[in-house]
Amino acid sequence: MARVAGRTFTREEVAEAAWRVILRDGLHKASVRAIAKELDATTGVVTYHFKDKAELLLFALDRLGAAIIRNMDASLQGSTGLDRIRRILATTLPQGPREISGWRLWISFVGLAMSNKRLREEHQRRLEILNDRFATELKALQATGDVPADIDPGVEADTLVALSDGIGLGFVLRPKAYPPDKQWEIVEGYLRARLGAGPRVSGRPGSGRGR
Amino acid sequence: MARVAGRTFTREEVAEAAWRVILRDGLHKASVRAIAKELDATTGVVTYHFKDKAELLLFALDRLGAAIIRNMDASLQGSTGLDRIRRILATTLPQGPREISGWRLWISFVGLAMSNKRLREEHQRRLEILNDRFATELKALQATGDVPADIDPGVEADTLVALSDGIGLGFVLRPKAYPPDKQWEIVEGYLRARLGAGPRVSGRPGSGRGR
DNA sequence: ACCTGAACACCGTTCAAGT
DNA sequence: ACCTGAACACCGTTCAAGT
Repeated sequence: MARVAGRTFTREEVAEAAWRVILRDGLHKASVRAIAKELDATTGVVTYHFKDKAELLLFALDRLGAAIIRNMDASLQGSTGLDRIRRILATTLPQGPREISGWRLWISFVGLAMSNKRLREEHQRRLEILNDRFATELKALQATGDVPADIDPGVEADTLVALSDGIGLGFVLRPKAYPPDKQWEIVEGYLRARLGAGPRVSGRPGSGRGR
Repeated sequence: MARVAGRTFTREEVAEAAWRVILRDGLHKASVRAIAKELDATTGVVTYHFKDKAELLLFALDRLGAAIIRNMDASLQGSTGLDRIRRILATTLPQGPREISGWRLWISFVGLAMSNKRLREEHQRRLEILNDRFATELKALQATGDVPADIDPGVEADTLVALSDGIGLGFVLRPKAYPPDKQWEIVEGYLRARLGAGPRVSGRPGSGRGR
């Protein structure tokens, strides 16, 4: 049978189709056939671009992670002091539709990562990058005296990562229990108690970036 | 063909076989056939006891949740004051082999829960129970003046749940980043800063229970 | 280069048949 | 009551064949 539509697809388009199927029907319904159908093509599109399904999923997760890091770094532009930590949290926490979709996808993959080394390494990479960002900011804040000198930036960064991951996981499972304002209440409570952070200076972080 | 072994199986045995396969090979390898093979039986054993695979997984997750709650409540025996919160955390955090296996199983299921309502409800139930326990303890501590009166027990309980879930998730993905002593450092740092908790009175909680 | 469409071993589900 | 073993539609993978 001749190819009618004639159009070709990129790896990115295949990965994005996979995202859509996963978000709509769940990871276990995201078969190669279903992803191909989402693209209005046959399975050959997928098998041509990826050597197997594992590689497709890895690529899809990698793209997701890269997008998250990009958003995070972009949100830091023009921000200073403790607000930088709030900005990082604003892109990490499940606040807007984009972050929520990101969390749903991330959590969809995490079970598979338990038995897939490369998928797990991709998850680790995101956690390490997030941890690095927090630790870097905390050290800078200690240098300027905005954060107590006796706290351990490493432990504190691990705490912030755990807290945001716990909120992300909690939101995905129980959205009602972690509405956006309660997410901030939890995070601000921590920053205040642990880092001696004062009130926010200019509303919710990220509000100027068109979320 | 006549049945040779002749033995029968309970739903619990099937669920435990599923746990073993999931922990060993991952959830996506835990086929009905693989679980039956783990029991040295045919798929009929599984299909007789469960109407479909979803029900088997739900039962397996339900048993896991019940075991976690049992361990938690048992660890509270003979404990008072802020140590009760530490005891709850001790059974929640991935400290011993049992808790680690529990976390691995729990996280294996969480991706599936995204697209399975009943599985998600089971996850929600565990989170709600954990939240209730924390909130109850915090209110009691406020009544005795051991915890500041101006904190919100609900928000604080949600924070503790998020923190322990974040550590559990972080451990499963990056065990090296969350060794047992760092888990305690994070948690104690929080209790101290936020709840004004003093040092622990008698070593690591749960140490007298034979972990 | 990029894709079609079929073949193959596997999966979950269903169910008649055994004991 | 409890299980066997086969049938069926589906899955991921592979690959010859098309353009």
